Amino acid sequence: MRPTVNDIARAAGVSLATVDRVLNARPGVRKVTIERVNRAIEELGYVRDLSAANLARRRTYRFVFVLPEGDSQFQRALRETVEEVARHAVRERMAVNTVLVPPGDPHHLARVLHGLEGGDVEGVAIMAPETPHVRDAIRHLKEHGVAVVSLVSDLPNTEQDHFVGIDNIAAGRTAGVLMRRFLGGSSGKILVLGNTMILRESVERRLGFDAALIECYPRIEVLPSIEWRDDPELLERNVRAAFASYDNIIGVYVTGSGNRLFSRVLAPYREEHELVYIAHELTEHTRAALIGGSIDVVITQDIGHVVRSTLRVLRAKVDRTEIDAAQERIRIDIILKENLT
Amino acid sequence: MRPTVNDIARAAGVSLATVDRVLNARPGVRKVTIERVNRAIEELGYVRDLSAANLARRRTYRFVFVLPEGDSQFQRALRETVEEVARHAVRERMAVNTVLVPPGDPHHLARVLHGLEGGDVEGVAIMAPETPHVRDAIRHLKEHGVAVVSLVSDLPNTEQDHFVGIDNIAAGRTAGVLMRRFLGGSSGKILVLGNTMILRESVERRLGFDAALIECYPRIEVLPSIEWRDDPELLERNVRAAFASYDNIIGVYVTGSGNRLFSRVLAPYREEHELVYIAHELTEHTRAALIGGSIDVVITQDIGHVVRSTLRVLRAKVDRTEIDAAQERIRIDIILKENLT
DNA sequence: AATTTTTTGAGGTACGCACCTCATTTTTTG
DNA sequence: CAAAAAATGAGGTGCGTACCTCAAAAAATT
Repeated sequence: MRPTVNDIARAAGVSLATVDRVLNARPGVRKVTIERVNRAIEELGYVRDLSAANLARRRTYRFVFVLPEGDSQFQRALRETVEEVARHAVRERMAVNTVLVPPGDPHHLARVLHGLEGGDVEGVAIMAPETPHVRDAIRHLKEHGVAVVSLVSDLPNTEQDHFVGIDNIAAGRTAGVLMRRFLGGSSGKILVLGNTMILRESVERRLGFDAALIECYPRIEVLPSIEWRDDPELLERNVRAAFASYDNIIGVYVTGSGNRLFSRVLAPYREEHELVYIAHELTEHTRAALIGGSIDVVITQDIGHVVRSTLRVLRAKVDRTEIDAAQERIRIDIILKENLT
Repeated sequence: MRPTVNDIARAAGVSLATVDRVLNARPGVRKVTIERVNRAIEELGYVRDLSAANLARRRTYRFVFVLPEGDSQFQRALRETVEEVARHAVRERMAVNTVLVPPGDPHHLARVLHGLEGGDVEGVAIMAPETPHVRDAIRHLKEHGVAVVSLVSDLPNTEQDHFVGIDNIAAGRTAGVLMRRFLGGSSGKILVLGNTMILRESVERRLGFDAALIECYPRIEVLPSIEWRDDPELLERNVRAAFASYDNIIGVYVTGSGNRLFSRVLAPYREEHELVYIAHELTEHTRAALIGGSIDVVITQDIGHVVRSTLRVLRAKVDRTEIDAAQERIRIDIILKENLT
């Protein structure tokens, strides 16, 4: 049987009330007494029964996800997963809400984050690019005792508690190696497509990708990234220009969102060029494209895992308990048609 | 606020005692009353607070892992992971024990399984090959209300509640496709190594592997499996024979355990032959070999995930709650040096 | 030493639920 | 219709913890 507060009280030779004061850091206990109690806790190996404690506290963890309201399939799927997981999370005393913010508006985002403090929100999960405003807002939240976790997109220079997601340089490197191996011995150019290189993920992936392929230069040459910034026509023009300039394009690497569009724009060229197509993020579209054979590899992260992990980490932070690193490590998943389940 | 038993008592116009009788399936309630209570439960969307219930019940889930005592690195790691997860599980009212059984002794295993019934064990997790004795033992356990889950190695023709692990045919197919792509356009033979083809995993992986490579025949030819049945010398003889018979061996596929040994035996040949080496199960050895470059790809399953998932499933079974399919699906992980974290 | 301040103890109530007893009401049966 | 049987209600106790109050004891101050 696990020891209870009563056992501690007896072992430490103090009353229940004192143990309670120590456990919950209430004032009015001498240092020596605190130490005596802590020694008893140590010796008996007492761990607070969190479910009983939460019951007594009538506690509900209040968490907020701040997510971009973009309509890429990945962002959609992320929002849906959060909703889904939130429904289950109710059973574990968690109230999870989502706030959507327009992408590319740091001021708006910062205002939203500021607004979260002062309510009863105990933890915030953010997916957004890092800007000075965001950094300040996060510091503000932390100062007011709110746990802050970033997901998918890291915020390394902030005071966040944790990042839930993959190492995007390694992900890009993985893509690069697979590109190299899937190309066999062919030589030619590789097209890199991305919505915008402002997002740190895209930059990091590109970095890793290049690093993995530099050793094959000049047999394989990675072309400068083509961005489209939500402008389909710009994309089309640039892709057409690329195929006009080089007749030996043998691979395509898409660093971020936009696979639906890219697939469409690339379609006419694929009839003449055999391409190895590597993309990121497993979504409805990329899944279908894997099955159909138009995408060869998808590098992804399990989004359900990301969301569940985020909640576990937030809870651990407010409870000040340990997090299980092995469980919370998000893997870089390599998905082929064959291991798609 | 979530509704409580009191709320449904009030809503159904019955007393707390009656609600309790209905909730816990105690006798002495008329059908009409039961329905009335259930309607109230439905309408208010009541869900039992499991942590409060478990607190009141002074419940501890008692689970047993029945694992092979073999000393392959995978089996070792599995046992260690179970120990590790078990330590954390105590906080969630779970008492997890491990029973080791000698591999290849179905009678012993069946005896152990029979012995588990009658105690207070509520769930059993088994990793073992399927035999008639095991089937009977599992039926016996199920009949006595013990939840049974298999992990890693499926027991499809038994009355088990669930299987936690990967689809090994798909895993083999994945290995096959990667072999094909990593080989580029080369032609030659592929060595398949496995300790024993008695284990269903090995057979299934081989099946999938062949299916993925049959289309390349005869450019690529997959040789008959070399088994070693715990006899290193047999292995060495056979490998030597294979390299003597064929001078164009270009790939190695190891379907199961034994990578440490295989690496050693293959070493002398690798100096002359460039080999694509694909293995299963990420262990200390395969990890090091990936980094060192002697293994190119490891197809694996996250063993921590497997064990945690097993516990969640067992708990869900005894609680008769839903399991989250997305969370419990074990992925076929493709590990390269680059996405090794 | 007397007084003030701090520390400690004793005890209660609540959280949401399980499980128990006994009295009372309702239904069924002869 | 009475007696027996079944169903229901009322109420209590405990699980391990939080949080509160008030009195008593101990320590620090004058």
